[in-house]
Amino acid sequence: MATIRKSARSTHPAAERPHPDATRRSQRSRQAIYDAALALVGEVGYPKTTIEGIAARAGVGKQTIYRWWSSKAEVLLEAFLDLGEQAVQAQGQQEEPYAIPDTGDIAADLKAVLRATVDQLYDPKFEAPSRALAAEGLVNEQLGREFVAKLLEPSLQLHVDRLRAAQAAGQVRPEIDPRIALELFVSPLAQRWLQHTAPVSYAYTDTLVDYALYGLAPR
Amino acid sequence: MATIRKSARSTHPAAERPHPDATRRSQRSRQAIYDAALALVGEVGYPKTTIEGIAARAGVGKQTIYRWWSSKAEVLLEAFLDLGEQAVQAQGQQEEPYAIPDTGDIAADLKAVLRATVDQLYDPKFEAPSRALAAEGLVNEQLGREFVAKLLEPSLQLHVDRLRAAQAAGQVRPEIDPRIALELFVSPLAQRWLQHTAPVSYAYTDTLVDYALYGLAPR
Amino acid sequence: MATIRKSARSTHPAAERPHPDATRRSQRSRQAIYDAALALVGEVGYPKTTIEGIAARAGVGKQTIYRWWSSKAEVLLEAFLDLGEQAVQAQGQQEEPYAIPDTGDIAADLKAVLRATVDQLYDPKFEAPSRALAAEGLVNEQLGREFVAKLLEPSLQLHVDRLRAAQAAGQVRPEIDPRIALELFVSPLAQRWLQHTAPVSYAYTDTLVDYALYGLAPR
Amino acid sequence: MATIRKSARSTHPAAERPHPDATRRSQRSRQAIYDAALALVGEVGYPKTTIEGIAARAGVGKQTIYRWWSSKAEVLLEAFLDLGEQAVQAQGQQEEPYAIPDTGDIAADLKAVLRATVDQLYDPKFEAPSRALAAEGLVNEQLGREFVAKLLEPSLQLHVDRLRAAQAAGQVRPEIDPRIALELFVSPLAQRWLQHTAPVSYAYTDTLVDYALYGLAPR
DNA sequence: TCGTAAACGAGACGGTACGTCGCGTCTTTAT
DNA sequence: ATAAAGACGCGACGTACCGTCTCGTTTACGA
Repeated sequence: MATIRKSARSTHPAAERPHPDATRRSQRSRQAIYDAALALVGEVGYPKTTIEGIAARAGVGKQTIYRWWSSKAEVLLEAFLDLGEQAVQAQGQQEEPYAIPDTGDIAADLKAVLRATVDQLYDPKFEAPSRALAAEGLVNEQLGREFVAKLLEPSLQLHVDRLRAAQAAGQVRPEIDPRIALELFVSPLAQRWLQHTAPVSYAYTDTLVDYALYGLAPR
Repeated sequence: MATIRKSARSTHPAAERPHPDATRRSQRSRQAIYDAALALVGEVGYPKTTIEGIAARAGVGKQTIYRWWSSKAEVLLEAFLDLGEQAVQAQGQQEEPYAIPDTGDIAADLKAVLRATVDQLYDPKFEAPSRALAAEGLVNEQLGREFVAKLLEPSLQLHVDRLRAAQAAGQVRPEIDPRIALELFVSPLAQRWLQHTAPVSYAYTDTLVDYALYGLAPR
Repeated sequence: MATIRKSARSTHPAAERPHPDATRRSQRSRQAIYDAALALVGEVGYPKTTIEGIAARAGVGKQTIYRWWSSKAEVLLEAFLDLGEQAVQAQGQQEEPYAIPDTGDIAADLKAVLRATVDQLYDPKFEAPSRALAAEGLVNEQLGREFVAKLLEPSLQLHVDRLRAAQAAGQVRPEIDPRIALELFVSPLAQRWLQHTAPVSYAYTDTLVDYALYGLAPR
Repeated sequence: MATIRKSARSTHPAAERPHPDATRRSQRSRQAIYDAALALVGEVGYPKTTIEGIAARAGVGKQTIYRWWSSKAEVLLEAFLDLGEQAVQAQGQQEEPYAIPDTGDIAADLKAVLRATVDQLYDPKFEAPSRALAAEGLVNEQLGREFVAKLLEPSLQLHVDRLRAAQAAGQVRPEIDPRIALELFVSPLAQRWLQHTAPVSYAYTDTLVDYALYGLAPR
């Protein structure tokens, strides 16, 4: 089940890019490529990570990479997604893999989630590849959209869900659009982290939640 | 006069990087390099813009580029800054080149500024180089900080100023930190534009201002 | 019958290279490979003829080629030999397929044979593969010996035979070694053709025969 | 003088192939490439000699080879020609570098020259590159003609000269065409060596001269 | 006013990586 | 068991740029 669903998910449907026969694909090579890509990005950085280097480290021919991916960014994106899937599988098979806790106190819940997000953003395993992918996405719109759809939006959707619950509980005004609302606290954090515009601390994220919930104008 | 002042301003002080005699520098070449860099980024995109290409297009030896800059990102950053300066000079010699209008209505003023920002973000002359520089900055921290300091912060400071004025006028709570507050509406816009996470419209930016000022929680 | 004899003849005995069961070999594939190899050498030249290309054109798996031959030169050599056999079979079933005519006039007979040889050398069907095989043979001694033994020597032997007959008829000195003698007119032609050292004409080959028979020194 | 003439000779005139500025060419790299090419052909054989290998062994970028030559065959041809020139220069600056001796006895002189030729053909330094170039020339007509014009014909011309002297001395019939006549003894030797059609010995080349001078027919 | 030292254009050079092609091996599915 | 199909590890191809390094040639300064 889980296995089947996974292989169905992570194997590219033939429609996406014209692939050779995916059923004969070497899973050993694929995993080795993922590992090598993530390791190299972590060790030498994205710009110095080369397809040739990935192939060499994975013990794989270059053509095996070019056969299944169209750029090193695509490789890294899939490797990173795979990493996430494996992390999920490793920590148990809960039905709802990720969700924002709902203690009834929207402010507290959001602050907790943002603090966890900060931790993740500065986790070395996570930081190098996600910065690299984000950077590539800025300039390569196709990849950018893939990055957003596969990595960013699923996580943002959790915020939407929690905000809707808060609306139902009367803690957020009903006319508020949750998809926009979440950006009030998520985007500032994202920008500080991505662009180093200013330091990030728990105090900062807590403040963001407060400002967003209660606004800037006198009440 | 203008020429002299300009060259004094935008030439790096000798301390920053060990330069040859800057007084003998060819302004013709410098300008040709700026023009070529901006043109190429616009025409073929940042990744396909090469130093060799810039040199060829500018009719300049490669060494002339390597003598004065350390990477194509540095070239583009200076070229882009220079473009801004020239735009400023072209539109007149006002003392305070940029400032957010203060009509007394903070909401209206912010909405107007954000709408203007949207227009600028999607101006083709502006978009390609600034995306490219932003992308490079994500992965290259040194350049990222330069990008933020020279391009982003000056513009954010204007928001800080306007918010302080609003605080003085009692339209924004006094305990609010303006440097954080501005991110409530600026960062969401920046993220949507940079990462294509969602479309950007005047309605959207107006909404951002409203949410930010009055918060999400019932009043 | 014919088929069986043929396959027995042109299939390598198991001792030469360790073959799989030759009795189960697909004659369809074999012929398709021969046709493809000859066609490709004629169309794109020997260096651009590849095993992959032959397999694709023959509608055959690469392994089917590697199973039965050890190099593209071997394939071509066999294909070329097969072509010769088919030509022989096509033009009738005489017992002695080739022999130099013996009209009693050794000079006339040799001139006639050399003219026929010239025609064959510049026959497009013949030229491309035999040049290619000769070239490969220069550098690959094993193949060179095979080429000589299977293609060149049988034809030279006919000259030996005819020269011996001329010796019996008193038209050639008895102490002459026919195997060396034939080279006086065959090798110059071969070299002009192979190495483009000079043009080849009937007048030229006639002259060769005259010079060879009567020598350079005054009589 | 000698130096000037040499550099004028071995630098390609701009007409031959569209070269970059030949005056700025690195003679160090050129010589290193020649040395590497000849060494590799001798050590691993022509087919396993690669441009990449030559570049690596010469301590040179691949582009430096591609800038000045169009194929490994061209490199080897020039290297081989250069080797010859250096050999000539090394053994003294005689005006007439090569000529067939003229003792008055044409048979003896030709036998001596052919014996020397045999020695040269089986000299390891000479054999590998010249076989390789000959082989390439069979299949690549352009290179073949270059090979013939630059290496073969000059040497054949010496035979023409000696035969003309013999004609003047009445040792060769006046109506004989020396350019054809020389092939009677040169081509058979060439073919035996190139194609391994039969072994080569001094006795064999002596016989060739005798047969060629006095013919096959009874006198 | 004229050297003269710099910056300059041009581009050759040693390299690295690119993306492609073909090799020879191996595995899978079908006949 | 042979065959078609083709994925795989591998190595070389020929190209594009990198950043460094000469080369003359301007060019602007200070003697």
